[in-house]
Amino acid sequence: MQKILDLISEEVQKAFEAAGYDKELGKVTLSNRPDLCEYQCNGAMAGAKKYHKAPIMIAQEVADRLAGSDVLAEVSAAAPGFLNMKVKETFVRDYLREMRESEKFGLEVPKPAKKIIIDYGGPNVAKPLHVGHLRSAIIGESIKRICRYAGCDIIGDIHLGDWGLQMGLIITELQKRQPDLIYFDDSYEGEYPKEAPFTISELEEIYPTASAKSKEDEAYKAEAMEATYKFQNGVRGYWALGKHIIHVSIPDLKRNYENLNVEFELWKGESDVRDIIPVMVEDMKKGGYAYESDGALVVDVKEETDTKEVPPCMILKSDGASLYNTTDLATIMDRMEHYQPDKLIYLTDKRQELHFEQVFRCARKTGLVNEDTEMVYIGFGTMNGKDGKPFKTREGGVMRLENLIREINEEMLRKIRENAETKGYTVDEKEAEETAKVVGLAAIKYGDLSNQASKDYIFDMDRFTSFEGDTGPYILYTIVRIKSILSKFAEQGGVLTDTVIEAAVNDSEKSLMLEAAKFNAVMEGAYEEIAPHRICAYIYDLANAFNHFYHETKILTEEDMQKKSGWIALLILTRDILETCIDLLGFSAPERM
RNA sequence: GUGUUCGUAGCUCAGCUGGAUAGAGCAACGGCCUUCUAAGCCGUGGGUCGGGGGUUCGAAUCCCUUCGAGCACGCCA
Repeated sequence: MQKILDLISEEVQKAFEAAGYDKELGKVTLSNRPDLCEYQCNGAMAGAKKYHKAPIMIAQEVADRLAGSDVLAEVSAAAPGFLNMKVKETFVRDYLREMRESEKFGLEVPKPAKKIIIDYGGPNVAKPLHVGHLRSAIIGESIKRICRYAGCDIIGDIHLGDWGLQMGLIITELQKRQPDLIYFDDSYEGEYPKEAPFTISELEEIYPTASAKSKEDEAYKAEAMEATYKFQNGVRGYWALGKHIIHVSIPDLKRNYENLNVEFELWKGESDVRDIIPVMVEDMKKGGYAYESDGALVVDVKEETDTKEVPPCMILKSDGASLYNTTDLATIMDRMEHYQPDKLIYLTDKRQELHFEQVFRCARKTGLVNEDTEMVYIGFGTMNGKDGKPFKTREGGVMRLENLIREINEEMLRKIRENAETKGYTVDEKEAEETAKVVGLAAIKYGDLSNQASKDYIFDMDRFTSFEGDTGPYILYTIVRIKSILSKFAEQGGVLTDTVIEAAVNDSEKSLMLEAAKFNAVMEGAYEEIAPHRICAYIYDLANAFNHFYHETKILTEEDMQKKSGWIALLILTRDILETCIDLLGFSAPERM
């Protein structure tokens, strides 16, 4: 389905052409003076030079040609050469009717990428999720859903951090505590137990203990590094323990991500590419790409057009160990081999931008990817506290994600109870708790996604839980209002599916319709720019438009059945769009709140 | 030092490929609930778009310069 702006533009372009001007001048945009008109065209001013004519004259000629249009109702030329116009109510009505019948409300993305792998999440095993993992999860999940909605075959890979020093630290600490474990017996050749010798809560205690010790004790740290080396190089007992750590961590991570409504298709980790690292390194040497520099193995990734210094991409450290470049590159190799993606999307903290620039160039240069494989890096900003510095707990520590969510949920629950009390109705405690979770998640996610991903933003607990104004709860509240009317309409004996959208009878209704009509354009933009915040801005506008309309229009008591049916149909469309959008953002609306 | 991102109302942020009077929310102040959920709606006040040049009929937007802030710059990830 064509975008509404394109349809209007076509109409105006025809008029430009008929008046003897370049049709390209007829591009129509949303009005930035809603008091004057709904849409505007600035082409007359751009054409003034070319045709040596006053812009207002051109505008007037075009306006004259648009009289009697099926699309435009009011067209006028305004100084110095603006073309101001409003669209016909019947045109909007027909557009929305078609939208309601169309799949995805008429969204047709020209060229969705065929196969995409998006890499987000990136938690470390054996460490609890903290607020630093929040943005990656929220933004990544939304991007994935947007791409999928646009028609892409996209899968998300959590890309676990299960390769670094933390593995060695845990193994070392474990050895101190339980030296008799068979994993540490070099002569043992049998099968290792299926059950891990620790639980997740023990792990969560072991890691920080080990980490703290390693900072104070050099010898301890050396042991941990030695253990890391053994793990990475597949010494049987160490590898088996490492796998236990991973397998014990995954269910816990899954539970946490589930609470965020975040789901990964792939649960691969850095350790999964262990076997292909040597192969890859060998290829890079043979291909003449990798060479030794200060003892390390590197690949040059400078390019002629660079205005900055791009340091070489290090493949192996001088001690022969691999590092994050290595696992990231090997992961690309693995993904290309097993999934043949057309596009790879990486989402991390923006401080890693240079790293990924190097990795992408290296992958391209050494032929790990095809020439037309797209590699996209999206860096997001830091989540700061009220003071503008990275978010901390009141005590100054790193806040666990679970605690953050719990705090928000408790605050929401308190508000729900309070609200019920002032309005004098009773709330079912179970339902209230469920609602608090749903609303709390919306508050967190909308608060994050409504900012541009690349920018730092301030996570202000008080502001996020106040849910007034431009917030997730406001969006949910709007949806709940609509749902409430629709269910009352059904109680009155109305049949939702029998309703038909009618031409607007007042301004607020028309505004709402025009807002709804933007859906496919907004969604296309959000996909092309990989920008969830565009969806947030849109649903905020749409919710506002609805609330204006709601206030001016008594729907359920309307006697004119055709009008009423038209309004109900518009409400259904509005609700469906809003719910589709919040689903793309990764949250949902309750039935009541 | 090099590179990079950014600087818009008291605070938090929008501002599409340059266009008319730079927009929201919060905070402040004033209205609106016997009527579909007031987590709402309506209104008032508040900005040299960091500073200075330039391109243009026209600049928050493009270019240059300057000041300020964050971040990154081969053996951590």
